[in-house]
Amino acid sequence: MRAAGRPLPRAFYDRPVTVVARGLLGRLLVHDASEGRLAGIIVEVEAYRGRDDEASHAFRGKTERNAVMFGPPGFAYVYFTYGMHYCLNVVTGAEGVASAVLVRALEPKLGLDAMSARRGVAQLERLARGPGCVTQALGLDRRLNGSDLTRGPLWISDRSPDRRGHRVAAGPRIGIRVATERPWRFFLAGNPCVSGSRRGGLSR
DNA sequence: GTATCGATTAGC
DNA sequence: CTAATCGATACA
Repeated sequence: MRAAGRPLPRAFYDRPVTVVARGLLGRLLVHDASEGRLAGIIVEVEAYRGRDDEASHAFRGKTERNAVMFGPPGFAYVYFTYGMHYCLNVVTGAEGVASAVLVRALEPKLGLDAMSARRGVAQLERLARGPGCVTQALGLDRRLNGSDLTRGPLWISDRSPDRRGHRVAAGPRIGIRVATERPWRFFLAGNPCVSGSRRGGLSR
């Protein structure tokens, strides 16, 4: 197996949220957990653009819950939702900007057996498809909120992104979407396209 | 204080 | 389509 690389530097995250979002696609997300290294390639992300984004937790200003979003870039914002799921965000932009990228899906790469055990699912394509599944597969919860992505145990590799047309078996769920734009703007293999395939849309 | 809903998921 | 399940938020 090739080396996993080193954590991306702070400067990577200190850029506009959609730029960081695109830069995250194809990168290896790593959690060095008690059972060993769990990791997967990021194949779907969603950008939340600061306090003007009405779909963002930051829209109504800083609270105890979303405080990490308002902090410096390169930290994990992990929140609990629907009484049972955690979601992982990567904070971007300067302190006070409150932008973040939600990690929506991974292509599992390392620690597959441990991920299957955590998920209670064996099928590879169901291990980390969906933001709640990503955190469950990697073993992330509120304890990782505020974690520094440049220092581990949760980090993203500086290795060249995997730009080979990776696919999650269910289809082309690879891309960025910006929550307040509909139809969502996706980038497949680096090429902009449009999709409206998922239900929902704006959060309110 | 109570009511509503959610950056979701699994199952029917 | 709905239940699960609880924290954040809206409102009286």
